[in-house]
Amino acid sequence: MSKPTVHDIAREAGVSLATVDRVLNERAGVREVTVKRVREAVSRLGYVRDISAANLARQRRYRFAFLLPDTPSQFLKVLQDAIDEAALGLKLDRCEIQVLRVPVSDPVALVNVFRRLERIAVDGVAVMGNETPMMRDLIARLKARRMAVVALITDQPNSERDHFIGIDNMAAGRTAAVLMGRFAGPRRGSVAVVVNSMQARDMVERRIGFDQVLAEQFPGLTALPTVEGRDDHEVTARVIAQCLDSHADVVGIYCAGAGLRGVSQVVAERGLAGRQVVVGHDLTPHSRAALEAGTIDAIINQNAGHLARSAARVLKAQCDGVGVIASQEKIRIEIVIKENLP
Amino acid sequence: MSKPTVHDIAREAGVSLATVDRVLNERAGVREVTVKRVREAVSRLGYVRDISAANLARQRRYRFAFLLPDTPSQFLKVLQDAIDEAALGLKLDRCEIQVLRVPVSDPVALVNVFRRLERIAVDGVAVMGNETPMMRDLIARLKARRMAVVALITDQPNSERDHFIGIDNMAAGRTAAVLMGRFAGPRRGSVAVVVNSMQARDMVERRIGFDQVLAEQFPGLTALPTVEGRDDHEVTARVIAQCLDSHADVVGIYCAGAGLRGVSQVVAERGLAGRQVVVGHDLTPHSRAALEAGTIDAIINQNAGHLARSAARVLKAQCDGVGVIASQEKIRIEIVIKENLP
DNA sequence: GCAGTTCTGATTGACGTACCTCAGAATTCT
DNA sequence: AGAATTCTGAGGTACGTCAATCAGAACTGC
Repeated sequence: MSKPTVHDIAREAGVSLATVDRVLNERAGVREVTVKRVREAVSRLGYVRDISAANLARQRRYRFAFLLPDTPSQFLKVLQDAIDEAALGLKLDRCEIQVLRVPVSDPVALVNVFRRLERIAVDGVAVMGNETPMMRDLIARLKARRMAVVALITDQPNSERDHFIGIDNMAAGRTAAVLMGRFAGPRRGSVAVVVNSMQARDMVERRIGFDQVLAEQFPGLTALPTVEGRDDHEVTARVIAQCLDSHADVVGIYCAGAGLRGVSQVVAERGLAGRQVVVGHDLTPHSRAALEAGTIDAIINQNAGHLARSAARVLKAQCDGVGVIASQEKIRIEIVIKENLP
Repeated sequence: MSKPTVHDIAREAGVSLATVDRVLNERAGVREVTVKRVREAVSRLGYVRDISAANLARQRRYRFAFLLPDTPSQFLKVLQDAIDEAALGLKLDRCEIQVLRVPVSDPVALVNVFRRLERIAVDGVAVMGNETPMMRDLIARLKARRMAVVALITDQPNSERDHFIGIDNMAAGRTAAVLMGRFAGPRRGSVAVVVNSMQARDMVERRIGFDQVLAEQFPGLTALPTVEGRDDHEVTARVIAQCLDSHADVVGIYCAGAGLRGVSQVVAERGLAGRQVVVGHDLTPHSRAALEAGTIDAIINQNAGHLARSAARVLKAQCDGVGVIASQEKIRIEIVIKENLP
């Protein structure tokens, strides 16, 4: 038996098409008992509304915006490209996606962005940025306008976001630590840890996970106090160089934030490739090259294409009021080494 | 400016709707010059057919079949579940997917399956099974009936399959070897290698990749001659036990095929967890448990959900005659350890 | 039992495309 | 030139849904 349509529902429930339509679209003007009759017919026949036909009829367009920090970063570039690519594919599904690079730490700019999103009447927004009161406020404003909101990469757990699209950073830190420990083998010594900033929740979580595993499983390794690379590969190179200078027993470097390029540069300059274990985050053209060159041993990655598509799918599902395939939307913590580079 | 429709094309080309329709659907009865005029209008206006509307109009149903071996294996179970789950989600896209477990090495059964596929008029088939003349023949028959065909997990490079959905097994073997070598650290000794059967291309490729890296990068490790587990965890347990008995210097076990459960069992029984490096393939409930218990160190996985969805997407794209997002369909060689278990 | 309100049915026209028919125009052949 | 053939236009119906209208039925309250 083929798929039931609204006509079948109408017949089954003994009401007219118009009434079925009113019930399905939750319009007013139907008695409770009638609503119930229709609902029962729906579940009895297993009716599911044909979303593409519905969208066709109502000329539905999904307008989504991705808010990314305007800081220059290779990973953000990779992500933006992935979003643009996903946008191309989703055009066929009536989704229009635009990426806005915004100064996420500037409250005035954020308010302006909100005004803009309001003006162009977007249906959903994916936001990426540190967890700040401003961000929380922005999300609240968006939700107040009934937009779907997902937090991308960095969660905003105390906000009203509908979903989080990203990895478990604690687990990512743990994974990094295991690679560090096992790759280091029986060597004893200290491990340098560089992050963007200890203000960022992601970084803190990664650090915690990293420390946990090092303490539990690799007593021969000691993590040094965190140094901050400030999202800049030159700064990162400087602080890592200093760190190596002041600690003779460093056997590994964990770069939990951006600036992996700086780390790789120092490792190359000092001829440490193969002698220091270097673990970092995020696959970019630079980090890929460093993996291939051997200045980096492993990268913890979250697939940019997956992030982009997943965010769009979840936003769409939220707009349609339907569920998602949880397993499909779960972002994996990818381990990338030279041999399994995509 | 909004999306152009067939009406716009008709106006732009100075022809009627019917003619545009004939050109777009490659029906006969249009002069070459007129075809060209329409084609030009299409590209000038940037028209793209609204596939969902088209499907609605033509009542298009995509019927796909997945042919999986009927051998009992946890991974196949995981895969089948993933396909069923994907099928659920794809119902909304007018895709009907059914999984057929078939004795892929039985020629008679294969012919019967072909007859059945022909009878139920499937539009596309994903086949999984060793590369054999029978399989090659089956694919040729399917293609002769103008069905879309993708090879799943195991490629059929000398057949007429349209695509291959799976990983590069040589690279997977290389990846396994790096994990083996680095996890083993400075230890020297031999590595046991167990596969399903050396008749299977996948297994041979993994083995080659594994040996390459061991030879290049880890001279302290020697791979032992391959033993065959015959897709059975009991057989695998037995042959691995024998292998360990006859070689005292085994420091690691690479299980390139199914039967990881047998390996894990032997490791557990002999109290070798943490002392032997065990690397295997395919994440299943058993291998997950073994990872968590520590009897296995790392798993090379190909994401079953991704395989299923990708195969379906590629089949659909093939039927629609459109392209796919290459990066989305590339199956990643996932490295799974206890810490990044999904 | 009557007005006023609240439901419901019947119907219609989109949306963008597919597919069909039939008549008439344009082209080719004789 | 006429006949035969090939091409094209006009128009219709359908797909499953949305959105709207309007008339009439079924309920309120008095």
